Amino acid sequence: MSASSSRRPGRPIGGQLVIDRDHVLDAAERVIKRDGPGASLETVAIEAGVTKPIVYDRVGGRAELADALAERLSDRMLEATEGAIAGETLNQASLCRLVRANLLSVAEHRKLFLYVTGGNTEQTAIGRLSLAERSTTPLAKTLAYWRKSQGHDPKVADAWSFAIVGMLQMISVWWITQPERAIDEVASQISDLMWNGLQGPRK
Amino acid sequence: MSASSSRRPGRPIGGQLVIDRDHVLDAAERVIKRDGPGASLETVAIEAGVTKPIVYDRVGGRAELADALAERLSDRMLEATEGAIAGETLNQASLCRLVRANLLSVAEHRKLFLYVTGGNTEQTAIGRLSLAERSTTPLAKTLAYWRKSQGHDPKVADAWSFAIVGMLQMISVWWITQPERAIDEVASQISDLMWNGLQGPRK
DNA sequence: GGTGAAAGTTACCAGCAGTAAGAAACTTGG
DNA sequence: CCAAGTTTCTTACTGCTGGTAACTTTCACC
Repeated sequence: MSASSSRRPGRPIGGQLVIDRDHVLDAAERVIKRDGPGASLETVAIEAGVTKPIVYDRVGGRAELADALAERLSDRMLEATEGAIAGETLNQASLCRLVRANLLSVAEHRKLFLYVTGGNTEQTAIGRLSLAERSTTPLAKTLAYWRKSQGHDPKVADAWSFAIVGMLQMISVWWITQPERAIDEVASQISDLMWNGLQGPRK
Repeated sequence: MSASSSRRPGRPIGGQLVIDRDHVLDAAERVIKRDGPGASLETVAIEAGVTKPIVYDRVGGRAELADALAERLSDRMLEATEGAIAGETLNQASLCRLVRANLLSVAEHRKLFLYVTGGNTEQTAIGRLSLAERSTTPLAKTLAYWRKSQGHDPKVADAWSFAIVGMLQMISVWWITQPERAIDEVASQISDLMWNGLQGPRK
């Protein structure tokens, strides 16, 4: 699949080769899926059939790569989890399906998830937050709306959405290292905790 | 503070220099506090007044260093948070103080926290989990006991404690990047979510 | 056809984790 | 008292990675 060093230097011969940003990101995902997190940019470049400077031109350095992959992953996970509740109104059962879908999604993209949430050197915090934010922003909106509709203060939505995303992330990385743990049990337990928490105080 | 390259090779002249494991770890903390996460082992060695192989002899490689620092940090944070509730019975107010103490503790050890939770290359997941586990293990015990005393199923304790730790970690890293956010408000909101979640379903 | 922009690759640098080999002091056996 | 071995450290290296400068080839336009 990966072009060896057959290509000569200089501009390629027929127009431009269509190795755009998305091709590089696809290659990066394949490499991470194969080699695990800690995959090098060099390897990504080889897998994409180009050389390192192209990767830098298309997506940027390691931090930007992680950010771009985070965007893709969070989009995919949002889609999966939204499909799980399927427009249904928020209740405990749908919440449980959401948590379950989240766990399955993480398991499916296991190494990519670890690459994205894990360490890119230096400003890991920014990276992790930027991934989280892509999930929290819509979640916060939903939460605020829902809280208002229940006659509660919607101001908690920001903090709560980060808390929920953090909870899900930690549970995910915990669960994927505990293969014997039944997914339905974990999903049910976590959705219990979340649902009761979201409900607010028993009057 | 850091010994320059004045020391000659070979065994030092009066017995052995007392640069034990704890001295190296202390130096590592100083370096991380100064240079941020991503501090190199070389720098740690210089700060400790020794050279790299000594660091490898005393604490091991980068993963082991992160692990050792995680142990120290989690011990310190446990102490701080336990001091916040001070043996009082678990209720919403004490829970709020606990969250608040957690936030303050993270802010105090800001960069060390980022170093420990953030990226050491490769097996970040293991590292993060091992830090989390040092918090979840006692927490799970407390939770199980508390649930039983309330007549509920204590089986949820494992999953819930990981969820809570994940929630706290994410909220912490979010909060320390949002300096304008009032700590008391965040702590109150999060403890609300947690407390109501822990309480279980309104009958 | 010549000139500049476009699109690549090669070749390099600096920094880091981790390790092998060597040097000085202390210890022990004869 | 001295030689061999042990301890304790430094120097010097390897291999790899992120990132960049410089060079090479083709295209497009006048």
